[in-house]
Amino acid sequence: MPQDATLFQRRRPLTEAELAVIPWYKLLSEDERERATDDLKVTDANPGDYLCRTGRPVTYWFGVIDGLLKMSTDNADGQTMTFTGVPPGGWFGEGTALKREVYRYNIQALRKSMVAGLHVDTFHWLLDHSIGFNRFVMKQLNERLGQFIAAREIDRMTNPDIRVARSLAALFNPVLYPGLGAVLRITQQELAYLVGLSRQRVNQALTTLSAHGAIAVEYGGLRVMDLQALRNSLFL
DNA sequence: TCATTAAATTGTT
DNA sequence: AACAATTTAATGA
Repeated sequence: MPQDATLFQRRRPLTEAELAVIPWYKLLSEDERERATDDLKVTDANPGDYLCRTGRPVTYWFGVIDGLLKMSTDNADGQTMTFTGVPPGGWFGEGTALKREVYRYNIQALRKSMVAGLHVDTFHWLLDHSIGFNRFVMKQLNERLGQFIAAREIDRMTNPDIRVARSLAALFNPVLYPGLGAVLRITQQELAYLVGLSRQRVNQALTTLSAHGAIAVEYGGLRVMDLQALRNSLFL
């Protein structure tokens, strides 16, 4: 059972292709990149593995190279509330890393994933030295705020079709997850875990959405045809 | 490269 | 929750 940051004790240099998935990497100057590359570590996470848990001290800033993670929190009733999924290109934990606090949510792998970690110290060094990095983090924080507000709204939705649609729209957020194209590799089972519905109901919702041309369902994933329709529930 | 088989995913009840 | 149908991935000739 892998535990949190200990996952990153095994260090491996990232390949060109893996670095290309990191959205802030190209914003750095030469020496900044060198520093970041030296510190970047990657690890594989199996489905169900936790990358971090609520209450643990922050040691890394995380980013998804490949796979899919789930960001959630346990409320007082013991119910798990999922905020959002994190697809390739997504980075998280900057809020708590900034303040050097403890994690406020759980991050769990939904499927076999490759996750990169940047040590908090390097994270702060980049904040102190790189304008481009600052800009990225700022934009990221702002977008994340919007997401959390949206997540609360989604959670109050009673209509499952709308829940699925909004969750998909959130996954396709272009600012937070620039590494993502128009196709999303996610099984209906994974999506079900993400939105907190049964796979059957998700399947039904996807059928509805595709019937209205908002998405196209494919084997092992789906394609977003009309992001606006997903966001604004134009399929009702 | 092709055919066969196993595994994963989907659609439906 | 269970089932059959479909798609992909893996294997070996």
